[in-house]
Amino acid sequence: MPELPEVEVTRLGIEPSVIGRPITAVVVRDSRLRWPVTPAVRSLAGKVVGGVGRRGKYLLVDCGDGHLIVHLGMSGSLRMVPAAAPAGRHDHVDIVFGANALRLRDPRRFGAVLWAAGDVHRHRLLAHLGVEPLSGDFDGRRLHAITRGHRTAIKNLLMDARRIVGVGNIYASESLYRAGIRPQTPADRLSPERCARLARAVRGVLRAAIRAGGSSLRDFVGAQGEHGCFQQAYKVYGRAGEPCRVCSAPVRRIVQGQRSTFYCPGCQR
DNA sequence: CTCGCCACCTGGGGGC
DNA sequence: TGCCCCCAGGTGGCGA
Repeated sequence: MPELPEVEVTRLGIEPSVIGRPITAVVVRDSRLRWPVTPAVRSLAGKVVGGVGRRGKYLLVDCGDGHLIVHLGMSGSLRMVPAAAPAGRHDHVDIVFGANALRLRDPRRFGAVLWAAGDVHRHRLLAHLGVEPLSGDFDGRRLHAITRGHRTAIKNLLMDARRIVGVGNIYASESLYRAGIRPQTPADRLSPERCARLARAVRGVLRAAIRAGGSSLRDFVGAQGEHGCFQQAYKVYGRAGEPCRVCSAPVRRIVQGQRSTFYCPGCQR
């Protein structure tokens, strides 16, 4: 999926076109997402959207008396399209606003569309989530506290949503490169200074990716169908064997927690 | 608690 | 063309 920047770019893209507008219909072509799309989602017509929020990689469409929770999984995109535009094979759900519709396309069907009545932050999928890396609550001191007592590799901890949300496989590698830290380093061995550098790196990488409009990963497209250009800016992700742009050492690929990790053996210690 | 691993699903690319 | 294998953005849930 889309990691935090892609979700945020989607949020920024769709909010202006749905805020204050009534949902006129919900079309579910295939309810077999990560969890079945329930009847409650199908009966949202008439509710007015108050705004679109985000918690980690979850989009939260405020419908007044509840929220539509949308997750893009690994391959999802949410775009505003003409409601009459023919739906493709993987266009599973439309939230219709008159002549236009928010269309969820998700080839792998790891995404989700759920209805949450009441306090959305108490929802079982959100209640356990960790700190927002772009919020004022996240800095070196906080990261240092989070890492204490965890001997797991720092890369795995960065991707653990119970501690820090939004940092996925790509930006975890990129952040560690920017901070000059080896991904295998046990989390609780990082000094306060290195935690400060890493926290700055995480925020910087996520911000840069949002500014660039998200990454152009395979089928990721933003809310208006545009492709982001951050992929060109990858320093290590997907560059195994290619020279580091700074020191020319070949970028290495290793596997951590069954996911690929990329790092520069020269720049990261 | 923490940790490592699995599963869910489809499609694209490379090698033969 | 076809087949087979590997790889891919996430994350809840399981057992150790």
